[in-house]
Amino acid sequence: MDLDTRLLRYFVAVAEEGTLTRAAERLYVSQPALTKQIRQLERLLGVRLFTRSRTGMTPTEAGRLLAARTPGLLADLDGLLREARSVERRGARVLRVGFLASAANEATPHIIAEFGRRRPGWRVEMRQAPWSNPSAGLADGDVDVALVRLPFPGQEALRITPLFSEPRWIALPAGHRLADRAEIAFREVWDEPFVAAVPEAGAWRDEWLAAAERDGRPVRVGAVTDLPDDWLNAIANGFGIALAPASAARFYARPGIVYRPVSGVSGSEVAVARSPADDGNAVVRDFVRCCVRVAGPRQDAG
Amino acid sequence: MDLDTRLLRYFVAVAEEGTLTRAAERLYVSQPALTKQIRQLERLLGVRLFTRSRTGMTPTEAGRLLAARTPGLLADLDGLLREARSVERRGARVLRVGFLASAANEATPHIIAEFGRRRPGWRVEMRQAPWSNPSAGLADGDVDVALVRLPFPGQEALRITPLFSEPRWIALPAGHRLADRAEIAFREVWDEPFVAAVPEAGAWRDEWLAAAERDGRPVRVGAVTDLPDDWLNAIANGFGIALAPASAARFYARPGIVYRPVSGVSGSEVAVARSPADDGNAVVRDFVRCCVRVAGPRQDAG
DNA sequence: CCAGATCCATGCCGCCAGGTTATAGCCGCA
DNA sequence: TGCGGCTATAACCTGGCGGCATGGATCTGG
Repeated sequence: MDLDTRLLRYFVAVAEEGTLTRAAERLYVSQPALTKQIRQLERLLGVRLFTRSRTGMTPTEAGRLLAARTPGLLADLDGLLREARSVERRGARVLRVGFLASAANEATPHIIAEFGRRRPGWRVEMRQAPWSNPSAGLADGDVDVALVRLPFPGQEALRITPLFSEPRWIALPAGHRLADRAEIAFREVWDEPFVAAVPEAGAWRDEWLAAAERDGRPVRVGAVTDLPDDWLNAIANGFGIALAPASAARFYARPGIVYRPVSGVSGSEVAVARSPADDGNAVVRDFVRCCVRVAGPRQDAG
Repeated sequence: MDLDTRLLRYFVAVAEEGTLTRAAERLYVSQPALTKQIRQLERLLGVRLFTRSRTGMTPTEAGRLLAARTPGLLADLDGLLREARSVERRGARVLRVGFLASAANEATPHIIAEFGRRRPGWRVEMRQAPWSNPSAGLADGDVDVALVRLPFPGQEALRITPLFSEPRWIALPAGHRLADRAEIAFREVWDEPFVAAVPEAGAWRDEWLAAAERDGRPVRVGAVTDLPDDWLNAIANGFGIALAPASAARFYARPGIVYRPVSGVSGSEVAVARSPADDGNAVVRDFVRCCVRVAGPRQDAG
């Protein structure tokens, strides 16, 4: 008798949400799909897991037992797979580094070089992540260490070492009414449509909409993008404007887009992150040390 | 990222067998299917689990880690599901009883009645099992307790309480050359084709072929069946003869088949079995006690 | 009493993943 | 040089999952 972990995840979601419809949207599947899957799980186990009613799904006794213990089991499985990945990488002397957009800017190659000196024989594998994954794959165990922008959801569960901060500028389409201004006050664009990250990015998305720095004003979202190129296209095509690290003017310069300094909005914090599970991992520690040494305390990367 | 436990079972099998082809036949799938699944697992994890060679598949370091820890995890999952099933049944006051063919013969209804007196409000659910499952579903957690015939594979892992034993007779098609004999010596039919259980039944199958009581002579198998009706049909149609409990003459009498006493072969042992996981389960214990009281030490059920 | 909202269940359809068989490639061995 | 172990690849079939649209039941408010 076989079982897909998807079924278990579905089940847990339904048990937690209490209704199929809410669980379905949380899982990004349709409600009928969930209906069928939960029924199938019940059929597979030969156990009634929920009692249905118009008010939702309430777990039976067996359902509660399962709901209580399944998450731990899934976590065990996840940990095991993660460990297997880590073993393989250590064996191959590969360190996977996740990053978002321009990572640590001009410092990035120096960090890699420094790490190469400290750990000869090791290879660094850089993996760019979409904004839907603002931990750059660290939370999923896809990478060993990540160059990220703070804050992002889930960072409490990780070890964060801040590196430097840089001002934020604003990216505009070339023909924009403010495109010729030397500097823009953030409040001038409060009512402009913004190009935003996907909702999953949570606090990270809000940070780049500066949602907390608009004096309570609501945000207008003109487009939602998940990757630098989509983001650039959306701006160039006039769907909206966006905050960007000052360094974007160098790393993401392209025709049809201009970057302008903006006042009245906080800077962006760059950090290196690693998993607590790697606390004992000397290679990861070395990489973090290299980051601090090269891009550390001085604010040389503005 | 989702994962089917089937993938893990496949993986474990390959790791244990050392070659795809052997693992494939143990898993009853084709070798290409396994090839694809293992590759898929590797793709899913992003980890190389085996190094291929013409001599077989040898696990990598990551593969060894996974192979060592996966069985435990699968067992945990299995235990959890089993527990959920058990909770549901206890809540519904249902005791599932698995059995093979005629179970404890004439004693069966008395056992059920006695249990009904001892546990009013409880309902007994009888589930007949095929011979491919000689623990009658107990090993799979499908039932709480089982009326079985000894020996069967996997019985060491269960709690067995012997009840009684009965002689074995032989079942023949009506037109058989020995059909009119009052009693048959087992050695007279050593060379006859026998109707056997499926190979998975292991020791149980051998027991009913009396493989160990043929003085080393090989067994001729004329047909393989998995259920009483198939078995009866196979005999009636002349594919072979078979040993049967003496009680079969009463429970499985039908035109075209005759049962005759046989000498020179051991009797059949009936027992009630339960899982060690239910050691603390008073209801199961009660059922076992009822079995012993009704069908216990005296050999009244021959 | 009816309209609307909010649940879950059902029917239909397209698609992919997993299975099968047949075959190719690779090597060691008699 | 052909045979017998392996694993890999190709072509095909099917069952199940997911999506959409809709049905049916039950509260809620005007």
